[in-house]
Amino acid sequence: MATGRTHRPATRSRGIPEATVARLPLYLRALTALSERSVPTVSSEELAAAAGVNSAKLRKDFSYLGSYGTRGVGYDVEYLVYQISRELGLTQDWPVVIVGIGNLGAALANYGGFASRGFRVAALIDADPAMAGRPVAGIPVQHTDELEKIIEDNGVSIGVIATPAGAAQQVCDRLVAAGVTSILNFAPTVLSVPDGVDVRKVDLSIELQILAFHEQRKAGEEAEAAGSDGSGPVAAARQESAEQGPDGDVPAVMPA
Amino acid sequence: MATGRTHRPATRSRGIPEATVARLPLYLRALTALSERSVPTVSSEELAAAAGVNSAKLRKDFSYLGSYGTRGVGYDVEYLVYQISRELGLTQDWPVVIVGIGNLGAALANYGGFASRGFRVAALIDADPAMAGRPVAGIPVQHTDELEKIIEDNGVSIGVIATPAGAAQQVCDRLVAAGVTSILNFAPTVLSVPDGVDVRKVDLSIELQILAFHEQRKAGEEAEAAGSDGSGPVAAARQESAEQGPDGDVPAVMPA
DNA sequence: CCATCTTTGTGCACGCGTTCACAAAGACAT
DNA sequence: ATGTCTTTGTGAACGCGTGCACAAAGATGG
Repeated sequence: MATGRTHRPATRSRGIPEATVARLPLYLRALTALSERSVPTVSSEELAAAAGVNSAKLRKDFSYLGSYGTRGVGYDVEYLVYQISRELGLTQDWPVVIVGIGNLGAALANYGGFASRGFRVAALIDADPAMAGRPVAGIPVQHTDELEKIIEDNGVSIGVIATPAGAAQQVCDRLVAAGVTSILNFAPTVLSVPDGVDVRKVDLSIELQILAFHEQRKAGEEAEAAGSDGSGPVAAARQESAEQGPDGDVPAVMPA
Repeated sequence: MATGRTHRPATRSRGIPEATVARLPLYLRALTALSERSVPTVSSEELAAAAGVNSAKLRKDFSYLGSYGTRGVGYDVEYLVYQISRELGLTQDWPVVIVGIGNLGAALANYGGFASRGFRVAALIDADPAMAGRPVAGIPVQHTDELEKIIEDNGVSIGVIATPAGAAQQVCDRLVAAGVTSILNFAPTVLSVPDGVDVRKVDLSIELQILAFHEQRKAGEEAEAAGSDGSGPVAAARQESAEQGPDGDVPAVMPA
């Protein structure tokens, strides 16, 4: 998983553990695929394999939602799709705004995954006046000045931030002030929000760095197993890469 | 954090807990910002606030790297930047390939966060012959047929998959066969890989669904606290959103 | 109606991660 | 040199998440 988490710690929402909630979309995806192939029932073992998790974990996850399985048979695919959808709140319509229509914001606007499953892109917002009115993914971009009005008129409670890092906190504050209570943040910054507001973070740079760590470790172990020179390949340079460019800003939108 | 995780469970790599590794990039970012402002030292309390974590946790995290602090003073910013960079393997060059140059792939190619910190986009690969040769972010797109050769010639060990879901596993298999051992997956699928290969997942759709869950819960609690009508606002429809389009495919690349 | 077989639901134990709280260590002033 | 004050580094307790292993439940066949 490539993601950070800025959540109220350990809030077992209505008895459903956070870890379980995070897996429900995974199960739902696998179940939807089965549903399309008209598979009527599925065992915990099969479904777990499809979702890439342990079958006992899956059964325990489902037990938090209630007892929807039949012993000796398995789970009814259609019924489970419905139950999970309902639990996740996907049976209702969620208007979403995307702020910051640079490369990434535009890609998100075009992303099919948003449209499906109850999420609807209600508006695209950018600080660049030149962008205003220009359609992206068939939706005209609106100027930041309209942000509050857009949020209120459309009853938006979920906002996506795809601005450069410098603008993210400002945008976040305005979104929250206007009534947004859930934020998906793609900007490489730590956002601070009042209690009651959820923030989830997607940070490409961080994911790569984590991979690099493990990659380096693999290379080190390998060399150690082979040559076994005390210093290993991790001797490299000493104090030479101190300075580095500013943090990877998202494409370009809004003045900081 | 918006990210899934497909990791070998609880592998404490060289004594450094996985949870700590995931926070190191966060600390590094905060430290880099301090470094640019020429701040010489920082206390665990200050740095923890900047990174949005508990100060005790931060100190324990650093203790896994060694004792780099001075009691009564704090941590030397420059030194810590260097130590963390080295630990994460960012003092060396990591060539990366991006496979699937649709909207998302193109946005990733343009993303500044890749270029900084030792990551270099070595090649862009797409299955569409019409894309071949066309430059994206200044780099010419190459055809999938060249994949193996590109990986080997450039010594690539990290691959980014931004193809539609249907093509992801195939691409993954080819990357792994060619020598890639770390994968960042943006396609909405569970990838299966042999032992020794790390996969990190970034799934926009899943992040939104998790937000929706909490959003729904907030709305439910609110209504319960106010009106307290047994059914609440979560009565809605019953069994009507069973069918749904196929899963949100990433833009478009490669035939499935 | 009974026996057998499959699969769920869960009690239990274990380990990781987080946090508190404090002793040790060093800076700094006198 | 000594005392005070700040801040680190960590011991210990707690809670969450995971996975094993098994009993209960129900289907299925005779």
